[in-house]
Amino acid sequence: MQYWLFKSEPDEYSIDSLKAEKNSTGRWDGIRNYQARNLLRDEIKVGDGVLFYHSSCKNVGVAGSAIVVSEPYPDPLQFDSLSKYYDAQSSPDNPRWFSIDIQYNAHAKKFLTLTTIKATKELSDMTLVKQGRLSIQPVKKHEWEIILSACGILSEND
DNA sequence: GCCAACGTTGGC
DNA sequence: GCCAACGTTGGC
Repeated sequence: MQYWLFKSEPDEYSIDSLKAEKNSTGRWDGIRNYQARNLLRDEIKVGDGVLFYHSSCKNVGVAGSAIVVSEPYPDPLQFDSLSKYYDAQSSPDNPRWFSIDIQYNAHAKKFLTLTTIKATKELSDMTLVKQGRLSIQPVKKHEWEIILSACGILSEND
């Protein structure tokens, strides 16, 4: 089992949005960055753990956790000419962008802010701290455990 | 709204 | 394949 951190702007899609979906399961789409795409397409597996991170808002940090419940599949938005994620250079035969489905697991009982993450020595190696911009990032096991514990989330999905 | 740190594009 | 110009992300 591997661990990941997914960033989303809560105004667009939040941990509450995910929980409110049918079966609390939603599609993670709109990824338009090759580094993130490669992780999504090639590395992420069903059953992997996901930290749901809220970015570009008043309160930035880890808002909850989720679990990967599908294999990667072509992001349907890339073929939708009305979507802002439309990509005319992509085709169903040779899709450029991918999505996966994740299922809600828990809200952080205690919201873990970026400030706290940055102040935690054991988390100083995280991509989040070193390279702010990547929207899908790998998380090491010990980082996952520290963060879940700081959030007050029990590892119910182990 | 600012700006640093990336990423992408396109001329050569 | 280099690199300048431009675009985007995301914290503050």
